[in-house]
Amino acid sequence: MDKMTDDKRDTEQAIKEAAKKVFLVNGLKGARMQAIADEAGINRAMLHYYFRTKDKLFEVIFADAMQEMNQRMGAIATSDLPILKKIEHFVYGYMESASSNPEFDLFIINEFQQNPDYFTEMMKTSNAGTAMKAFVHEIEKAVKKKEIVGDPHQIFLSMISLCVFPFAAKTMVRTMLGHSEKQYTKLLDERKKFLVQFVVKGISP
Amino acid sequence: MDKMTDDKRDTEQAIKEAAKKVFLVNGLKGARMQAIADEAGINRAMLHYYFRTKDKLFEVIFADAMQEMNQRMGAIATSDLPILKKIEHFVYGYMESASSNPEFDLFIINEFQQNPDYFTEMMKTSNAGTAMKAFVHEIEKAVKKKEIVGDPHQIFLSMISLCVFPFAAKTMVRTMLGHSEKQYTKLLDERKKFLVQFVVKGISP
DNA sequence: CTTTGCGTTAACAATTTTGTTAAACAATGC
DNA sequence: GCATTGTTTAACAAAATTGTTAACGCAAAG
Repeated sequence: MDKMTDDKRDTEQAIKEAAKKVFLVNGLKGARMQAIADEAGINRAMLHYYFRTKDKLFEVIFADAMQEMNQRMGAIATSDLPILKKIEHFVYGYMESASSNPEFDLFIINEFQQNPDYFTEMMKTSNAGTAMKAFVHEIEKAVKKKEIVGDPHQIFLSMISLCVFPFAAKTMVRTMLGHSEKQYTKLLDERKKFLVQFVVKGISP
Repeated sequence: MDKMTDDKRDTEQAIKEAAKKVFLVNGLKGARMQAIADEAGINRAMLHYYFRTKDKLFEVIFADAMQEMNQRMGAIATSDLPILKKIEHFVYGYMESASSNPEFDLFIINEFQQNPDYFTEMMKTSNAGTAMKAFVHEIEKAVKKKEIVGDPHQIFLSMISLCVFPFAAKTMVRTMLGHSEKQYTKLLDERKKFLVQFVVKGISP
């Protein structure tokens, strides 16, 4: 009886998209089922029909989000470029990916904070975890070869900070600088180029 | 009739401290009045007796938090040092202040996100706002004098990112690096020195 | 045209969380 | 001691939020 299969896919998809929107902005606790239903343009009961409970729905969305994080961090792993090119590749890759989904970064930070165990596990199994460790190892090798200078962990943390923070704290920074949405988008776009120069100079011997 | 004035001060203070703890970790929506009462070791009704509603209680805590932010950012404003010394002064000042209250950074970012209007106003009136603008202006002057290079806003944003992110995303970064609480504290302590070198090199002509 | 089954809806129930109240309590002034 | 006043408590009420159910609708199969 694949009668309303298309309809089903549609609403299920609509719910997922709506839930993603609402969860990303409000987190698990802050999100309201009614808000998700409104966003999807359906009845609240449908959310339960398709996903049983709020927690279950969240898990599905969250798994998708982890998927996305894996891909972003996967940008690190690529190929056998020299260290400075790898850094450039990561900065551009991350910033562009983050631009298309700016709410994501703060969401991840918050959920990390509230449920650390989940991530500890993920770091071991996912390719994001291995890619990151490999990247830190690359930095360590480059430092030993005196191609760059500084504590590898500090360098890594600095890169993450410089890339992630402008998205995670977007509203705060925008307010601090007195920028409009457009101005800030421009700032973020120009930032890729700035960051590569800034970081490369900062770790050069 | 200042009969139980001392007792009153005590419980009122106990409530404020408990509320600060709970709100900083969970935010306005995430916090539960019961959790605050438990933390303070008192009945839930007392919270209402002293502060009427959850929102009112939050406002009090939040105003205190703003006060603290003002002080932190005030570290920028000091004196007429040369720009590189000013940067050093800010990095050390901010990092040390943040170390004593690590939950604060993420809390502010989140509340900013949810209630931007409140902050837009604060930026205009508070001394944190003026101190920050003065600092950006200092950077602009230094760039014009060719003492340092780079877009002033990018430089400022980078400094904030490098200082704030390691506290805001503490749990995430710790998990990523596979560090214990102790190891991470050490990393943060050593970071001041690293950051000054890193930033100064990154913006030197 | 009736039956069947899934999707949908609205009304309802349960749970969680916040807010209120009346009574008990404790200390102070008389 | 006893009245008064501010504090505390427990029980209750109200509101907000999540979860369930029974009935309806509609499209396909027989």
